[in-house]
Amino acid sequence: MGAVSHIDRSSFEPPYAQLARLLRERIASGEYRAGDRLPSEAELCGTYRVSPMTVRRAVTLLVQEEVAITEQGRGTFVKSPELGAATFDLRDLRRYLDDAGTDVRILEARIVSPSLHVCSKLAVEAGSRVIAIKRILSSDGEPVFYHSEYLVFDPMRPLVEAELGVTALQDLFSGAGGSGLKYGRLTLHASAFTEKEAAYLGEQAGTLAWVVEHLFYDFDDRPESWGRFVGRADRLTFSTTVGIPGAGEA
Amino acid sequence: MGAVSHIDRSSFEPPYAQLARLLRERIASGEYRAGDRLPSEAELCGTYRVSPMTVRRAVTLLVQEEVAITEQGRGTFVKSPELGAATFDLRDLRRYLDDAGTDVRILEARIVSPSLHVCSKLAVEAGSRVIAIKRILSSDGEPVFYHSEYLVFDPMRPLVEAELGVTALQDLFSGAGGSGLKYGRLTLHASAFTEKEAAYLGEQAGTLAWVVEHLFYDFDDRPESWGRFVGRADRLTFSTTVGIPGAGEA
DNA sequence: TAGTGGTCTAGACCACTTA
DNA sequence: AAGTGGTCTAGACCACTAG
Repeated sequence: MGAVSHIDRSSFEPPYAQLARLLRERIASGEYRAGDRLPSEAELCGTYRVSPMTVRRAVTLLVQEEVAITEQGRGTFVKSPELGAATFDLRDLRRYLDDAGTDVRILEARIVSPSLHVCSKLAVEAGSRVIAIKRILSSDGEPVFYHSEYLVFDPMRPLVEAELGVTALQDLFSGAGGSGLKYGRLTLHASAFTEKEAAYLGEQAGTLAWVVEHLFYDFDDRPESWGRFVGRADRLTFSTTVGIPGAGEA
Repeated sequence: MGAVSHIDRSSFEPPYAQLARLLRERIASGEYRAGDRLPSEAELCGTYRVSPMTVRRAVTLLVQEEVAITEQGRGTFVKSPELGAATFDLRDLRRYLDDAGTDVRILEARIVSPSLHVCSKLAVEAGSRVIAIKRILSSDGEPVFYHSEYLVFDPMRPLVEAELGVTALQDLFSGAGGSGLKYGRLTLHASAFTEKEAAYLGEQAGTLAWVVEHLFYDFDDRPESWGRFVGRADRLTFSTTVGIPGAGEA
């Protein structure tokens, strides 16, 4: 014990990041346990010879990572990793799109009269017209996901070829697509393939599946597009970590 | 058009938060669309009469919310809402625990010889002993989740009554439980009830289910506990929003 | 009252992008 | 060269907590 690591002013890693990492390491080593108070910001300023703003920034990082929690007037305390803090993202779904071996086959892309269900999702009249796009996403030749999407028909913005390939799906993920969109709501639930979906994917109806549903709105809060990804449950597992980021890796 | 809103110095809402909100509103109104450049930080300083650090803090907030993105040397740009940015949390699962009508029944809590599967998860010898706890979580009298957990047996830390009730599960979620834990890994996947699980929950085997699996490690990177929640899929839907936080809410 | 985090000021220098 | 964000300084005042 004794000598603390110092901030390396010539490093490419900025001081605030170095300090955050050093504190993370001291927590990961068990020097500070859950509930322990970390040194005060003033102390850290003195110990590591940095300004208050720099210390504050490092501490803020730890708080955002849910590694620590600050309490005004009391101090900064170490948190224990908690299940409730976990968040899952769609990176595993996205991975299929970025994969070189992935291709997208359009099953259907045309203007249709929407079903009552689609009408209610898109908040359009029963007699109106919407664009229906249905795709099969294959990875190395094997069908993996079925994607079905309905767009409010806008005669001013014709359906172009570019909106139908892999890129259109990638844009859905990376946002490059719709500059007319304000926000989206997503749901994830477990389900089973319908007859139709199963047939498209070469599976059996009733096979376990998950469904990612997405509904995007325009700047007038009107639904603009509604769609869903359906895929075999065993092809997609969501994973995440709680506690110190990067702890226990390799 | 014309007059910008000003920062209210006497408000309870601090200037950086007010500025972030004002910018969010200007984006939500469509004044700035996806891809547009926001005013430079220097401009914002002048417009709203605040210091660079305050502007910076507001912009950082928008970046963290994935509403904007900063590019050094170029400016700050509005992002469109993207599917790939979505994250799902366990608040819907957690809700059951915080609910007043929830109770936990212990089916089993004893020291057992672990199965090979549990041995591999906890990285213990086949002949060793682990603590097995199995619970049924009921909401308003109706069984909802089955929870099965295995803890590495430590003779120094006897199993106490307090670890077996609702509180133990709440602690698992809120972290109050293990100050000896460094990090945890979680997975979420769709599955179906086994015969045993189905029997406990009064369901049929094969019914669609969610499984949340959790594996926690101690400060020596040794697995400390492994467990899983299993619940009917239609009782748990994950939802989230992308784009401007709070947009489109009631 | 002393110590803590929460916020803010009014600059500075740097790295990067664009023209 | 001019403009942008990225980082940092060395303070300040405030609100809150605890002894």
